Amino acid sequence: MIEIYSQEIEQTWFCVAVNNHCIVTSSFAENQQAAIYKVLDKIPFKVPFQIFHEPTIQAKTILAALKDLHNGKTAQADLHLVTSNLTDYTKKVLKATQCIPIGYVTSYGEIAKAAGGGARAVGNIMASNPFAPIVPCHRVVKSDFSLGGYGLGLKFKVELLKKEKQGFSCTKQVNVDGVKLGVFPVEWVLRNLV
DNA sequence: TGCAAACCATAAC
DNA sequence: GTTATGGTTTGCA
Repeated sequence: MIEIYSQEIEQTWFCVAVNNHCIVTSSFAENQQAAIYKVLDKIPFKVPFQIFHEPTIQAKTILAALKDLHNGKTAQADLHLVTSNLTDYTKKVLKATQCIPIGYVTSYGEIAKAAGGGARAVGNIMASNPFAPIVPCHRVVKSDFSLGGYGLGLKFKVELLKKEKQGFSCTKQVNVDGVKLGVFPVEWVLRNLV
C-alpha cells in the first residue's frame, strides 16, 4: 500500500508517496491539488494507494526535508528512494544528478558524458524526474548556460537556483562512479537572465 | 545569430 | 519491431 501525504510549508505545497518507509515519488507545487496530482501521475500503475490528510510524524520529517532542499539547504533526514521500477540507465542519470553540489549547475551534455547516453536522453529523464526536489534536476541547464526546461514550471527553476546561490566563481569537478563530472557556479546561469 | 542534422533512451503504436 | 518525441548539442553558412 502506497501512502500519500501532503503539507503546506512556507507557501509551497509538498507531496510525497511512501511505501514501507521508502519514497516512491515526491513533488511540490503552488497548491495542494497540483502537488498531489503530480505524485499520483508517477506512482506505479495497479499499486493500491491511499491519500491521507494529516501527515504522520515520519511523513512530516520527509516533507520538512523536501522543504529544506527546496530552500537550497541540505536535507537532514535520511531519504530512501525506491528505484527498483526504473531502468538502470535512469538510475545512473539520477545518481549523477544528485552529485551536483548546492550552488553549482551542470549541463545535459556533461551528465551524458558521465552516465553514458546522449544529452537528449538525459533531458527526457529530467522531464520525468520522480524525485523532485530530492534529485536536483533544476541544477541541469543547457550547455550555453541558458535555462533549458523544467517540468514543474520554469519559474520554480529560477527561484530554486537563486536560493542556492553561494557566491562561487570557479568551475569544479566532482566524482561520479569514478568519472569526473564538470560543474559550474549557478551565478553563470543567473547572470544571463534578463 | 539562425538553421539543420546527429544524438539516444523511452513511450507509444 | 518500428516510429515519434523531447528540459540537447554541434557544425556550418
